[in-house]
Amino acid sequence: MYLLDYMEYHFREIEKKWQEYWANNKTFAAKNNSEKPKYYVLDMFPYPSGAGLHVGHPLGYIASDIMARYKRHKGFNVLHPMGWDSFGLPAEQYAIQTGQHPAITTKQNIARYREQMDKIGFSFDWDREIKTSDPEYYKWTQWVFIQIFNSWYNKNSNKAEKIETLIAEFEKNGNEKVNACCDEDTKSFTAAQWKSFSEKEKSDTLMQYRITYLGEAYVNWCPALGTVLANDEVKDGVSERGGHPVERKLMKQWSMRITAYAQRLLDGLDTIDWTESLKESQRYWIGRSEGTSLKFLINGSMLTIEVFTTRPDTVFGVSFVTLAPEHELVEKITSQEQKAVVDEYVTKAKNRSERERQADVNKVSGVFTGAYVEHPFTKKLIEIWVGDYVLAGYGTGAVMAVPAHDERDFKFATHFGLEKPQVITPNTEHDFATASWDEKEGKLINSDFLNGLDVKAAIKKAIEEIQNKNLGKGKINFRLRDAVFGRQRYWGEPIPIYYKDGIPQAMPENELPLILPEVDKYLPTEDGEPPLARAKDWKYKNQFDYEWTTMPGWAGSSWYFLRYMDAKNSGQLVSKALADYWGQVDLYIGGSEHATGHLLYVRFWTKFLHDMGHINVDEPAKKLINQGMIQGTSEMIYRLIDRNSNPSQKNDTISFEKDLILKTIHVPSIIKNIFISSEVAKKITSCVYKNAPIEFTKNSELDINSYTIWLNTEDKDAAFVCDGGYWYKGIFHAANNGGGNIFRTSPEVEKMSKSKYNVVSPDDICEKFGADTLRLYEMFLGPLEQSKPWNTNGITGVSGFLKKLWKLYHSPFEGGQAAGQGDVNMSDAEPTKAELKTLHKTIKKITEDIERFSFNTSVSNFMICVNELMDAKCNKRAILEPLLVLVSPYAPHITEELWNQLGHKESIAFEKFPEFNEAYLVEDNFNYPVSFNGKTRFNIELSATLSNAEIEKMILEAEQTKKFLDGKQPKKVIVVPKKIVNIVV
RNA sequence: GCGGGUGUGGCGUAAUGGCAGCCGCACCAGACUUAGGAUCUGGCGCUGAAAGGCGUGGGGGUUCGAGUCCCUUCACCCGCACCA
Repeated sequence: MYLLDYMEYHFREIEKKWQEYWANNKTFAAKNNSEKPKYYVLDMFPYPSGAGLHVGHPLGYIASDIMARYKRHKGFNVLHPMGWDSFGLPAEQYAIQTGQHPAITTKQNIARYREQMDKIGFSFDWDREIKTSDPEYYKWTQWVFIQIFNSWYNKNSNKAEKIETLIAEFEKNGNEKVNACCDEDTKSFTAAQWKSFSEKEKSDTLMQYRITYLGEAYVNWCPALGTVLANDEVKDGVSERGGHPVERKLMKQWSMRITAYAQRLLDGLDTIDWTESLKESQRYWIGRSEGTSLKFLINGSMLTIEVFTTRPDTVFGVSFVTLAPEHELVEKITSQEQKAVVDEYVTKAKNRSERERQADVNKVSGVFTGAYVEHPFTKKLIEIWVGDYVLAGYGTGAVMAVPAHDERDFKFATHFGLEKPQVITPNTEHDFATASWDEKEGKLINSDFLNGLDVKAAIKKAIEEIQNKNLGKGKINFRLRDAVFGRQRYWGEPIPIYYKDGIPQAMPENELPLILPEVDKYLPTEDGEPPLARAKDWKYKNQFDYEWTTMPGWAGSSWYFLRYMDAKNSGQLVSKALADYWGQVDLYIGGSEHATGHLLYVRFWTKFLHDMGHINVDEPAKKLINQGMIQGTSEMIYRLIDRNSNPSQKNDTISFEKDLILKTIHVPSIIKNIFISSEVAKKITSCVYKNAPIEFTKNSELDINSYTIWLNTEDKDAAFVCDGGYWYKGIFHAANNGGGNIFRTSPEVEKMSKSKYNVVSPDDICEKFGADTLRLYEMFLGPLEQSKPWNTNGITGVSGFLKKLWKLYHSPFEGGQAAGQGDVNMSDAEPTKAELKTLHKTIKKITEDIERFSFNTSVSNFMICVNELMDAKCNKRAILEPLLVLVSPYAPHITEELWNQLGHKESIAFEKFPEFNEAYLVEDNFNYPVSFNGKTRFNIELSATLSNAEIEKMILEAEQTKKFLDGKQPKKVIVVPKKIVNIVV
């Protein structure tokens, strides 16, 4: 036993040793000055939750770490940092419940995450660690806010500019010539008027132009959380975190004019290598549509209703106009007779929660206002309706309804019996009685000057006419809304604004950070003000109230990739030199759930900072990969609901059919709680199931004893029915008609979560198999992007591979001798041709695999390589040293140890990655598969140097060929050198 | 409904248009062992005694040759959803 000890692979000691070595030597600290080319690989910012990491979290981190380590071997100066998105709702909710300051729980959670990450052996540069809740960090988040506050978007230069340039223009020319992204209701004024404005008026006017502004907007208000939420934080009408109902509410809020960047956010997508689905999500979210505005004069009034339409070609098919319930004209135009119904409808529609509204998408509702507009071309009178299918926030909040050519208008018209004039003849059969024709194809009819044109030409012509007659103009609309930025919460960055005479003022930059004050409770005040209103004596210069809302979770993460470049700079967000050196993130890895939140905001802020000249790049990440989600495998346990309610389970028995035989198990009726093994439960109707903790099951077999101990008191007195009897208090009572005593649970794939008792922690895997095994195994599970359930069934294969790798270096193969320390056994002899071929084949594959992020196939290739070298009893240093470098990005601990044992003093981390040499793969012969009509029949070994004609000749002369030709003449012979020969008969 | 993706052994998966199923798990047989959740050897798509036949969700096409390309259809997963 002792003699064999050198063969043992003691991963616990090895991993601890090298993790300490890397930390003590700062092995992975990125250099800010380097001759080497740079490579920046970043993981999406984790939020340190109280639950700790589960095995799904490291998947992306392992992939990015492999990339980081690989690039170091390839001679790059690698930036691979990690930090914490540490402001956020969960810590605050916990604080509200327990009174514990969120800073304390956050600190504990970060420590736990850090500890877990350290065990996996990531090559992060921890000197650059950042936390968004750290004043040293959020000072710069506040600084960016002030930059955005002090900017306006100039459509002429198509970028953000300093607000001073706008003020100068106002002083010179008023706003007549200003072409800016600003509020819709901005009034025009002259230079003289501007100069006569009061402070307040000037502030209010500028507010309509600032890129972050205080404005009234419909927001997603979540009463349960007591805060507003961004659109991407609302899913199916409820809050993404916690699932609380959300309603629309008009509130004064700090917002970000992200809509100014809509077109650039759209265009930028074509310049970055992100997944198509992610780009599509963003394109859809931005939602660009080209169309025209069109004014309808309200009959008997000077007012007009402006609509936005992408189908001006259908203007002669308009049969009514619909306003959103929130539309400001509704109140003004409603007739006396209709007032009561309209008021009722509007009130009801406004009060409906987002969820109700979404649930009723297919229910048609609306009311007639009693008012009419004139058709702009025919002058015919058209009814004005109110309908909640028209959204207040999109376009103008009003539509011209063309029931024959718009599905939604069709439904509305059908429901209320309104006319559906057809103006397009489709190019295929279509029944206008049952559905609208929405396709942009066909010929125009009944449309005056548009008659005979096809749709595309008609759209063009209609816009021309509308513009000629001054009825409206061509316009591009975006679905993207400005992002609400203020949160009525405590645990976030304070917004660096104070109010002087009701006028919001940005704090001077040199007074930042504005520290988050202490409060007595993390709840709103009695008056409904945000928690920060509770802070005692918290006033700017002791006299001016600060802004009481805080920034949303996405503020800190919208620019963090820049801070890692220069994490300790106290004078600047990032120095220009370092921002230029590190540039873009080369590889960004994270979950697809950030598609329309973080990933849109970070692009927005990056473009803004670029406009202001702080950085040179205008997209944060060149390449982005979404790692798949690792789901959990839950184990469900069945329980009999009420044994007396089911006729078949009476008289102390449980009966079910198995293999066509009715089986009966007697369980005394004194036992009330009965669990049923899954295969039995499936044959009984009266069962419910719940999650059993997975640690009590193995291959879906339940450890009844451990589970019983874990159960609460009442359930401890339970019977566990198997198909051959039942367990009760540790004793098995066999039924007399055979069957087994194994109690099974039923596996089910679902999200990994504490409440489902299916969480697997990486710590457990590291403890049992080691970090290198965890790393390899997570990669081995399948392609990185694919979602998959966690399942440890295959882990022994990977752990066996590492043992075998270890053994390869320690086996006393012939010709070897002790080398370096440990018991490695090496030979300096020339490697054989076969050994070199194995090595170079592997170099080629691994290089290709990493370059295309195919980490799962690498693991297979390592296995093949080690199997071959083991069979060859290879102990050549010239083979085994490069092999370690190949494996080291994947399994860094074992390779460091072996590298060290081979006598090297330095870490393996910066060893040159082996170069592939084609020469070693060249073979003298090739074993040609010979196929007939595409079907392989036999193989024949031929010299690799033969010409196609020679190959064809030799194949046709071969004995087997004659057999398969069976006397027939070959029509054609296809020879693909070193691939295949195909004979067509 | 729209958008994106995935369908290959018992399972996870692999295959620049060129011998489908590499590698691993599970399983079967054997060796070494007091023992095996250790290690090693061999087998393992389905069917068939064998020769062979059949096989990448279904149907069609391009090609000497298709898991791979094209069309069509079905199923499942993810995202979005009254955006005029």
